[in-house]
Amino acid sequence: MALNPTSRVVLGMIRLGRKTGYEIKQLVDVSARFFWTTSYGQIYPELKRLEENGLIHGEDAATNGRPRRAYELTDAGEKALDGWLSSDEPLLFEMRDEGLLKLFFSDSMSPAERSRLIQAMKARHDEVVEKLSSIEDDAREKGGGPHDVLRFGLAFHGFCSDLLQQMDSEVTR
Amino acid sequence: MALNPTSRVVLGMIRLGRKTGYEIKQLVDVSARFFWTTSYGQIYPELKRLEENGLIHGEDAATNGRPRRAYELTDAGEKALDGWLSSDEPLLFEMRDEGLLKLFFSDSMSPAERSRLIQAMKARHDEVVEKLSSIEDDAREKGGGPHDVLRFGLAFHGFCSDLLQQMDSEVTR
DNA sequence: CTTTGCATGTAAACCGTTACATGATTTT
DNA sequence: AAAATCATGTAACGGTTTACATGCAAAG
Repeated sequence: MALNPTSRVVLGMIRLGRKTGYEIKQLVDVSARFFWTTSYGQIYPELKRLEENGLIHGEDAATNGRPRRAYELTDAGEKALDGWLSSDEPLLFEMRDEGLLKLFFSDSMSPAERSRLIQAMKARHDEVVEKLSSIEDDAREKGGGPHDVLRFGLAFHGFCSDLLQQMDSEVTR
Repeated sequence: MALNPTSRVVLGMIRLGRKTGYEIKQLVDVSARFFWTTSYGQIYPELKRLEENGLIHGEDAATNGRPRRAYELTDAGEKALDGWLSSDEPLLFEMRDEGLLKLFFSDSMSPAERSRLIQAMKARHDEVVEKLSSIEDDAREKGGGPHDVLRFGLAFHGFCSDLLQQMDSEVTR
């Protein structure tokens, strides 16, 4: 069975502990959001596909009267996940930044407009820094990969924010 | 007429000077690649759509016997581009980094495997730095938005490279 | 009792890449 | 003469988001 990017996130998140589709989505949104996204429209069909192919196994895990289905990795699922983790295929890296695109075409803007754009870009990075900061204590306790990635995100968005601040002061200077 | 992300790149690139579809693609690949991509499969249909809607105007610009069609902005096109540039809609920002995804799930890896992953991630950023460096002299002369964006990319990918180097030394320590 | 959150799912629309087809010109 | 580059385009495929539909539980 061929793994697509969504399969990988789903398998990885499930290995961190038995999870429902809903929980996977929450986890991605909270801890992986700055470098990965998913939607229910991908997760639920993918869970079905992974179970049909024997990589995960779902069980009824209703709380009170509320229906829930929680999934665990099978041995085949563990193998598939480890296979991807240790594979040498080139690592997908994509960035799409409409702010930089505007800046690229900004020669027709006044300094004030340009400064506004740069500040708006900076604000987005600051938001991410805040969000990541708010979960840092929790992540530090748990440590491991998720914490390393969080530190990366914090440094990365902090750097972008500073860089943009500096660009702005050059513009308004 | 509603502008999608591709319309914006196309309009912006054409404002930098009369361009063919082929030239737009080259320009994006060379100067915008680290924060934006496009393919012929998007560009050519988009050029048709923009011309049908009166935002650009194409003319035959054959060199020798080779057929070419070069486009310029119409007044409506200039307006549409400026409208987008000065709009306040939230700026799309997306990042997809399979390296960080692997790192997130890397708790089952040995230090050596982890180091290999981090080095592979670093290598990708170094490649971008090299590519951007190779066009810096040219961009500096022209200045403006494209040069600002290039400097941003250089700083950004250089920072990622350094950060990963540091993470690696923590792992192998 | 109303809103927010938990929980699962589907369908349509949209976006984007890849692969293919074609052919001329320039460089090696 | 062959290979690389210029040049335009389409079709198929795959991935992703958005909107919709449904319903119960907890919190205000």
